[in-house]
Amino acid sequence: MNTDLLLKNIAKHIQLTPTEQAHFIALMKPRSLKRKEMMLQAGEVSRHSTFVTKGCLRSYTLDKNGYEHVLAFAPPDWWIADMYSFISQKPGTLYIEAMEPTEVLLLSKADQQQLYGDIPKFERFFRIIVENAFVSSQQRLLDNLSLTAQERFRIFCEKYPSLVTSLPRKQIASYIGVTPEFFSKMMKSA
Amino acid sequence: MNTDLLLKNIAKHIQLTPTEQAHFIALMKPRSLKRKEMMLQAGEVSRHSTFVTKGCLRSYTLDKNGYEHVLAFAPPDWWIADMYSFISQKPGTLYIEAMEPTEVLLLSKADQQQLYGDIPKFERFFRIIVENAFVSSQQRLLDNLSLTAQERFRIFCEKYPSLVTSLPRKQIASYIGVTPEFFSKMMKSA
DNA sequence: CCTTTTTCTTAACCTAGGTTATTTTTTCCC
DNA sequence: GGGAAAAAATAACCTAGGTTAAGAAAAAGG
Repeated sequence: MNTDLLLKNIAKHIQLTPTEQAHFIALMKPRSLKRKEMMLQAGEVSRHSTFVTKGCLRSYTLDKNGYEHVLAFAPPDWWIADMYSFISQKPGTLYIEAMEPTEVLLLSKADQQQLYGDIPKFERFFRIIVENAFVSSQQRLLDNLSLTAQERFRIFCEKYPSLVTSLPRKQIASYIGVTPEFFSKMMKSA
Repeated sequence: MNTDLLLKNIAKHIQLTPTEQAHFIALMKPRSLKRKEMMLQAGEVSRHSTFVTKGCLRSYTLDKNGYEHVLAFAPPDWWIADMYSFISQKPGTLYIEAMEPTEVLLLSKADQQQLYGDIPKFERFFRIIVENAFVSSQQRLLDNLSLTAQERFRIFCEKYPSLVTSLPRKQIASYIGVTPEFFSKMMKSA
């Protein structure tokens, strides 16, 4: 169970005592996923915050024509959830799937809430995490409104250099909002 | 100074004692804006969280062709900021403008930080606010990736019924991601 | 190492939405 | 209330990106 990565991730924003670290780590439950294994399906309630230690997850929706739209990738050192479902505890709309053999650490909703009360620093930690996620989401929205597919791809390359080489192109195409066919056309002419 | 609306906004997520309420209210500075007056320009540092009590603000960017892209509307009872600039205290990319005579209450970055330490409930409050904003932003992103302009407009109407009638159509067009000309064409055929 | 599945490419054709330009309507504000 | 400014409508034409279909290349996984 790779808790080093997790503790370093936390230490970027808050400082924990050894006791607090131990208490926190005791709450995290490890899980391994095979390639293509689903962590969460649309219609289910998201009951955990998920921290990735190895491999890669992706979250996506299915539209009414059955096409997938990638919302997020989660390589090691990232947190992921169906945030809507997690905070409301109602059935969500996202699928979360392992793109390769993946290892995660899970924190249950109940334990996370408890942690907020017991150690307020964790409320700060997750506030900061969500603030950053919100800023990224807004920036991506503006990029989708104002840039061409070509430019969005360039930004993707800058932001996730390691994913560009390791992920199937069709997944990147979906993330930046074009079809694999158009993505292919675009790559030829650039 | 309309602090009732603000206190009710806060009370949706946390419970404050009368003393805490008074302490908090003392930190809020009122400001009035005329129609078209700018609260924030791209390149400036966003130094406050802004709560709208009357009128309406909008945030937008300018792209390299000089076109505006509306990121958010803030009618009464909403919080708004250039979140990137506010959390990093670096120059931002957003313009925030009053669409009509508007009244706001400002909370400085320093006071907000102080408040997190003094009354941890406020850290909870802003965590929850940002979580909800993040969920909305992600949903809007997915809508932009998977729906037609027509469908995005329908969703806008459901979500902001009061804005549909009060805002200029070109602003709504910008928010849903189309030109005013196309918006006009779309409205004729529907 | 071989078979199955998935991914990638190509190409012809199509469409949602953009661009440019002009006119009409509405709103602002003195 | 009236002149200026902003918003809205219309129309002809344009293009980024989508669709369909089919074959080629690459991985996955036994």
